Amino acid sequence: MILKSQVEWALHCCAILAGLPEGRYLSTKALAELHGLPKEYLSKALQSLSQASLVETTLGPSGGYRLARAPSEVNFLEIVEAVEGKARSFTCTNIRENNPCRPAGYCDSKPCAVARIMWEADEAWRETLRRVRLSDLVGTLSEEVPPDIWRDTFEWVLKRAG
Amino acid sequence: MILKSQVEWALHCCAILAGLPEGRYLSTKALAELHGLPKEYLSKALQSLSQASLVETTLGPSGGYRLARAPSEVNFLEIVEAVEGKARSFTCTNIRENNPCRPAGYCDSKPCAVARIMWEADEAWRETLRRVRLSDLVGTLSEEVPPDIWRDTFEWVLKRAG
DNA sequence: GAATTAAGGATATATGTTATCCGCAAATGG
DNA sequence: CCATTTGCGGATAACATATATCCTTAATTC
Repeated sequence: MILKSQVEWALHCCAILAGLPEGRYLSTKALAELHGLPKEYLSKALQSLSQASLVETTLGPSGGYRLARAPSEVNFLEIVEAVEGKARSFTCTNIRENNPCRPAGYCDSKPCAVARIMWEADEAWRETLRRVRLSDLVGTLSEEVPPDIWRDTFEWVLKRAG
Repeated sequence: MILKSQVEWALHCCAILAGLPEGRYLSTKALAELHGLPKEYLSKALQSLSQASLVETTLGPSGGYRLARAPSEVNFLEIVEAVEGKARSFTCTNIRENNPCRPAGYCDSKPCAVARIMWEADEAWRETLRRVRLSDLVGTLSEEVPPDIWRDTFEWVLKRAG
């Protein structure tokens, strides 16, 4: 059970977009170069963010992506689910129905007890991600990334932002 | 990010083994029939439980599996990790290192901030599973499964338990 | 009008899951 | 001792998904 690498990419890209000045866009090309990622494939992850309305796009030179909302209004789960999908990690195939001792046509009143527990854990995972805002990540990064690297990176970004 | 179906199988099998009288064993064949699962492949899940020392085995006719510990001493996470592995669902590939603005050879003091958040969610998932004991599942099942089905099932099981 | 961009379809490759089959060694019961 | 049954592990195949690339189209900029 491993998350797509696009999840990691999307989160890092959102962190960069969060630092972009109002009204400016950053292209797939720039985001791919900055993170050392395959441009064409990263594009798929960004398209997922676009379909989830987390980012806005514009075409042409100086076009690209920007956040659709303030970083404090975007949480981790939204980004993760945009790329990974909203399906639960545990899928119940109702194998209890195969029990030869069950009367034919018997109908369960509740979902399987095993599934309920697994889904509870899944929800705990989601709730943790829901509680973390994109602005929290940016705050942590601005504290931990050495100031000169932080500055150079955004100079680099601004040079490429339309 | 979807768990192996073997996780579901292992949990249901452990629930059955938990109801087995002291000192008796239940074979792969019986567990596969009871749940309507492919015997050969279910065997792999049971082997995982065996390697994790969650179950004990014995060979020959009337052989099979039994729990290595009391159901109250086994939690969900142990079973899940036995078949799914202990690897975290999020793998950090450290794409921040590809940042062209980083000085060559610069070394990070902490793991990536993105990874730390994703790992925190992963831990919340694990902690939820860690808190649920196998005996809790059996308790829920004994309340929810209709008494006649419950009784018939364990009669069926005992007829096949060595 | 030329260049650049996002979007999406088609396709190829790699990896992982699901599933089956086989041989081996251990245990059972006759 | 012998036939049967069992768990175990290796080998292999079928299938699904993730990863990656290429191409066309339409919109936008300069």
